[in-house]
Amino acid sequence: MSTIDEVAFLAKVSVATVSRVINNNTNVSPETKERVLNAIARLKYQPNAMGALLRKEHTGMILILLHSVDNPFFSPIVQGIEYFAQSNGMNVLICTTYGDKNRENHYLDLLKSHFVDGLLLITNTLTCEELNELNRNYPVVQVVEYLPDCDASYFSIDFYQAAFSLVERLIEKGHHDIAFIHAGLADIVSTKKKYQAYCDALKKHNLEPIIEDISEHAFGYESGRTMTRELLKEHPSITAFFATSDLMACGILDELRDQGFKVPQDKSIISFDNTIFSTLVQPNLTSVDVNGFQLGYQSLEYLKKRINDKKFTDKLEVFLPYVIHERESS
Amino acid sequence: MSTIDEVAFLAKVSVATVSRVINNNTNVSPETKERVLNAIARLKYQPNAMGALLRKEHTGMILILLHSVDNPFFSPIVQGIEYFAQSNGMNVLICTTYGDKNRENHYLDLLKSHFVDGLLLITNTLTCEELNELNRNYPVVQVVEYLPDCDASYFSIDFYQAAFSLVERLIEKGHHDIAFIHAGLADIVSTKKKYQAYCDALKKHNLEPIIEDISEHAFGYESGRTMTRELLKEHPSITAFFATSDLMACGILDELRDQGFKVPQDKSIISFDNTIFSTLVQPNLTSVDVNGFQLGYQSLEYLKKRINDKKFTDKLEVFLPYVIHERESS
DNA sequence: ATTATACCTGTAAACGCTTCCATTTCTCAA
DNA sequence: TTGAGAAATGGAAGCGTTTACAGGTATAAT
Repeated sequence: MSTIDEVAFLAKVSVATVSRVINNNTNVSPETKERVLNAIARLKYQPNAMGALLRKEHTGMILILLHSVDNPFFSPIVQGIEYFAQSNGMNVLICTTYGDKNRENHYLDLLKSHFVDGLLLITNTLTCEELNELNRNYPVVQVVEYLPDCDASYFSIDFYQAAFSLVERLIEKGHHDIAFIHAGLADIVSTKKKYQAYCDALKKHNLEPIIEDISEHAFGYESGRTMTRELLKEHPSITAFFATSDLMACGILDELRDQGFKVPQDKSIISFDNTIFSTLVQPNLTSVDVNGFQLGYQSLEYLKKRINDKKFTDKLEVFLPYVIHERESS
Repeated sequence: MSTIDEVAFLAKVSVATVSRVINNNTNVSPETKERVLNAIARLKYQPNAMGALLRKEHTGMILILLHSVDNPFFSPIVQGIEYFAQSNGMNVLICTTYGDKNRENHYLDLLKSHFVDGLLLITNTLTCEELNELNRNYPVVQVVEYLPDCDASYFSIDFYQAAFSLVERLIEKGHHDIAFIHAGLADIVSTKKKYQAYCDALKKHNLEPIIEDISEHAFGYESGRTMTRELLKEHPSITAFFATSDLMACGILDELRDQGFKVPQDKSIISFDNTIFSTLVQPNLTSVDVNGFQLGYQSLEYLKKRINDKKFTDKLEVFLPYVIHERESS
C-alpha cells in the first residue's frame, strides 16, 4: 500500500498538493495535476479512508436498522433510501437485528463511535427513553414503524385511516363477521392503529370484533394459517378476514382453501403491504401499498438535513399518502 | 464529543492507560480502572472509531455486494454471513448494485480505501480480468455465482448435477417435450450450467431441447409468463417446464392456469431456489435448495482466513451439497 | 517601476487513537 | 540486604489524511 507521501515524493510536490488533486480542489495548475495523477497511477495509490475520515466531520455513511432482509415489504423502502444516498454521495449500511437487542446495541455503537453519520430505524427494540436519549445526541429518523410519543421524527402512513376505510368497504359489501388476523398487538404501532381502526369501524356499524387474544405469535404465513383455523372453529360465521400483512393473508388463503372455502365467494380477505405476494397467489389480494420508496427517500432526505445542521432538531411527524389496491380477494 | 485526552485528564492518568481500559487490556490496576471507568461515564465518552481504526490493520467490516435485497433467494445467504460475522466480531455492509457498474465501482472503493477488510461477491458485473486484479490485491470470495476461469475463490453448488438429475426424473416420468425457461444464458454461470445439464440430459435420451432464444430478458415472474406463452404457441406438445428460478416458475404456473391447464396433471414444473414462493403457490413447486445459509457462513469463514493471512491465497472451488424438494408441481 | 491581486504551492498542525518503549514501583527469593 | 522479575503507568511516536496559514511568483493596473 502506497501512501500520499510516496505519491508526493514521486510527483515532486507536497502532500497538500496531492490531497488537493485527490479532492478535485481548484488552485492546482494543470501541469502539476498531471504529474500527480501520473504518480497516483504509477503507484496504484488509493487514499486510505480512515486517514481522511479522521479529519472530516462526517463519514457519509448511514446506518439502516431493520429486522431482516427477507421481508419484501422492506425492499422498496431500502431502495428509496439507496436512491437518495446514491444521488447524494452517501453510503448505506444495512444491518439486520432479528429483533435481538444485543445485535441492535452492537450496531448502535457504529453510530456512537461516529462510524456512521446517522440512523434510519425501520424496526427497533428500543424503549422510548432509549430512543429519546439516542435522538438527543445523534441524527435519527424512524421509518414506517415508530414510537408515537417519542421525540424522534418519523415518516409513515396513516394506518388508522387506511384500515378504517378498508373495513368500512367490507361492511358496505354486507360483511358482518370480520376477523382480525395479526401478529401480536403489543408493540408495533402499525398493528395497533390497524386494530383500533378495525374496532372503531365495527363499532360505528354496531358490529363485534372477532379476534384471537394471542400472547406471542410469529409474523408470517404459518401464523396466518393457524389463527384462521382457530378462529373458524369458534366463529364459523366469519365471512371476511383483515390481515395485517399480506404474507399472513397468504396463510389465511391456504387455510381457507384446505377447508374447502372459495375466496371471494365464501370468504373475503383484505391485507396490508402490497408486496409481490399480493399478486402471486390466487386470487390476488386486496392490499394497502404504503409507497415504501417515497418513505425511504424522504426519510433519508430529512436525516441528511439533520446531519448537516445540528441545530435543526424539530420533530417531524410525516404521513405520506398510501394506495389501496382492490383486487379479487374482496 | 469528549476525547480520550479529556478522560485521561479527568481520571488523572495518561491516555495510554485509558486506551488500555477501553480495550480491556490487562496490566491496569483495579483502582485505576475504576477511576477511568468513572471518568468515561461522567463524560459520556465514546471512543471515535476513525481514530482507532487508523492505527489498526483491520476495520472488521465486510462488504457484501449483491444485486438487490428483494430476492428472497439471497436471504439465507446473507443470514449465514451475518451469523458468522456476529460470532466473530465482524460487521457486514450490504450493498446493492442493481447491476449498475457505477454503483459497483463506488462500493468497490470502500474495499480499495480499506474501509472494509474484504469482499463477498454474491452478484457482480465484473469481467474476469477486473476480478483477478481485485483478487490479487484484496480478499475476495464469490458466493453462489462465480466466474469459472477466474482466480477468485468461490462457494457454490453443483448446478449441473442438480439440473441433470431433475431433468432425468422428468424423463423417467415419461416427459418428452421439456421446455427451458430462463432469464438469458449469457452471463450467469448457474444458468449456463443448468442449460448445459438440461441439453445433455435430453441428448442422452435422444430428446430435443425446447428453448426460446432471447437476447435480453428480465428475471422474474413476468418473464416466466411471457416465455411460457411464446413457447406454447410454437410447441403445444410441451408437457414439462424447467424454470431457472422459482419466481419464474410462478409466472409459468399462472400462465398455464390462465390457459386452462392443470399442474401437474397436464403440465409439470421444476425449478430452483426453493424460496418461500415454492410453497406459497398452488400447487407447491418442486425446487432445488442451495442451502444458502451454509454457503454464506462458509464463504465468510474462508474470507476471514484470507484477511488474517495475506499469504493464504489458494484458490478454493467449493461445492456444497444441495437438496431437491420434490413437490406437487412435478 | 510599483503595487495590488490572483493563483499556486508548501509547511506543519491537527484529527483521536494505539502501542512500543522506558520508567517506576512492588514482590519475593536468595 | 540485594537483585531479579513482574506489574503498572506514562511519554511519545506514529497511523494517513486535510487544511489553515504563509510564502512565492506571475499578471495586471496604476
